[in-house]
Amino acid sequence: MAENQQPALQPMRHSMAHIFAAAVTRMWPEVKLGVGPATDTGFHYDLDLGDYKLSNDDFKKIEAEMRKIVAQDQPFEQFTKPIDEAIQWANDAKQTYKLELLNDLKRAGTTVLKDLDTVELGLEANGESKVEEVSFYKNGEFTDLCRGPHVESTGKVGAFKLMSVSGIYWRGKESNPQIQRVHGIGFATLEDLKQHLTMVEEAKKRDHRKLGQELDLFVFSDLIGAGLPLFTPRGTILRRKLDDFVQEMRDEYGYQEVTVPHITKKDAYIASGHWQKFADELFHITTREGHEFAMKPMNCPHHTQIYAAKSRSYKELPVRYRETTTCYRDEQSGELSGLSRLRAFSQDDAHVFCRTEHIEEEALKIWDIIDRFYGAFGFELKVRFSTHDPANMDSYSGAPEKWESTEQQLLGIIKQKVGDNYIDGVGEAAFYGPKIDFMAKDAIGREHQVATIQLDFNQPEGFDLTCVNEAGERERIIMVHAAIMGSIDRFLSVYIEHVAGKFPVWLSPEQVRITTVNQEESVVKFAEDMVIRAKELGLRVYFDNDNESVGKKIRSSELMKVPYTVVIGQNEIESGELTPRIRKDMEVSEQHEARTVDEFLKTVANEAKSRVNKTSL
RNA sequence: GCCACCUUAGCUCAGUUGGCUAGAGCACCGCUUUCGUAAAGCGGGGGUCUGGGGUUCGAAUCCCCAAGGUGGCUCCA
Repeated sequence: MAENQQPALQPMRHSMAHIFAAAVTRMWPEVKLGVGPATDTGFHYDLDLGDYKLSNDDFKKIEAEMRKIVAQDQPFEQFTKPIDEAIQWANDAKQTYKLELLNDLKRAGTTVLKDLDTVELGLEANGESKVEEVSFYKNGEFTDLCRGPHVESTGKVGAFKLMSVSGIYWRGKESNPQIQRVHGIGFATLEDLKQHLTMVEEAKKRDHRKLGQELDLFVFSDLIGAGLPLFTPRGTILRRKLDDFVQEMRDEYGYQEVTVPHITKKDAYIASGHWQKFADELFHITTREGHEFAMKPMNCPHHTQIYAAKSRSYKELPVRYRETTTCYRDEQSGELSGLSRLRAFSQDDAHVFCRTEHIEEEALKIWDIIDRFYGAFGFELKVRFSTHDPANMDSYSGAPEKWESTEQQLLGIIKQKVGDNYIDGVGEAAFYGPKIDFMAKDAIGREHQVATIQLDFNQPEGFDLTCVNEAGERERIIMVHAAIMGSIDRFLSVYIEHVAGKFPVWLSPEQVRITTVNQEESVVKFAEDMVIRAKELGLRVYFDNDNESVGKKIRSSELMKVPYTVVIGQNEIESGELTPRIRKDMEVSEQHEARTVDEFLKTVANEAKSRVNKTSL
């Protein structure tokens, strides 16, 4: 996005945060301030106003006060204080949150280990050396603990707007008090700010939740429950077509489809390590005989048991299983969001059981599928190397040395594919192993995590997975987990927004709509014959013989974003030719000039066979 | 789960400070019309105002609880 290309915006946005805090301090002198960093689109500030809850009505008043400070053009002056004086300052000012930060800063400065808290707060600049002095910035009557940099004076900030307020835990810890965070957007010019708001509007228009309803793809029901999507016939076609695409490619690479039940004994998750870590997020089932089961939250344990059902020779490795199947996780209600985060979601999951020597080739094969899949949709992919955090080994299973070696192996694959063009994701690993995560950048510049390739040396231990090697000994194997879409549901949410609901012909739930000009017998007969012919050719066709005006029927077809709409009347019957109406975003090929019914349908049927995205995004 | 806000017909929304049988457009159904590329005309059905409890002479409107949603926080195998 444009705003990321302008590092000069960061000091400006950070200055806006100070101006915001100064304004709030004028209006509520008792406010206790937290931190106020620049963000990708502006800034936010965390603050504690006791029982008073800010609302959107307060924003106008705060913005007015901010504008006064801007008009006063107060210079931003930096100065330093010895750490103990700074602590005294925070104490005197009753700024308890700042005080906490300063104490941590002092403490972190005296310890050799990086203190996680200060890392989070971005105060680690001189992490190793003892902190003796801290930096402050002052504008007008307002002083804030701050590393800077800032613009010269309050008059030098661009356009800003307060957007929303939300409750947060101080420093993101649930054990900490809950305070308020005000989000603002900020840009160099008013035009940039307006452009950003336009972008936000565009994103709203593309919102998959809105389009899902308008295009009749999926629904939710209060009766069924939150986070449990119900896919309509149209939505189900989309899911089927996307999944077929992935699975056909997998078959090319030697994957075999398997099928497993959706509930499982608790024991499987104890062996996998999931029970210890995710017991609260499982849907638990107790049988009438008192046995504990859970809805499956993932598929690895099941697939391991298919592998482990017999002894395996090294010669049959790699064994590759694939399965598109629904998983169930008891997500917190506040985390649910459209198809992006669900309690029941379908993974296009796969597991490769292999020896270490196979890993590279297997990972590269998966990477090929990912490239082909995302390439077909015009997504730009970014790669993230998701590794363990050595400072937080409690979150992971297995020995640190094993982590190091598997990560090196993954890194080699990444380097081979993209060189240094990847993002470091320290702490982003799964608890059982490191991952290569793929982020897709959509048509309006947003990034979404989608595909994943994961190395797992822990579950083979937990499930005692082996093969018989050349020496006739049982040898521990390794697992590779891979999902191309990640979850079909989440991919759909990303994809719907990517194309704004304008699906290419091969994916469109309805490919051709045939409408009649009137209900005369000859017209209806001609149109019905065309519908039959279209179905013979495997096209998804809808016949609109409603007693409505042509204009209205065209409109209805356009609103449903149907790629081809044809109107049948006396003209078509007499000439035997038709002029299809082609959805505006699609590339108009000369093949769709006026032609016979059969030629038209064959052209579309042919087009529907190729998995290319011919729409202009 | 936590904080803030929201929930009126299938959809999108009106509904003044609590006060007559709760409205509109679209959609749906019926009739008329038989129509040429983004909305033909007329008529009709449809809502215990998300659910439950309370305050009040009186509640869509105020209070409490629950469910669902939106934006954040936290979490994400």
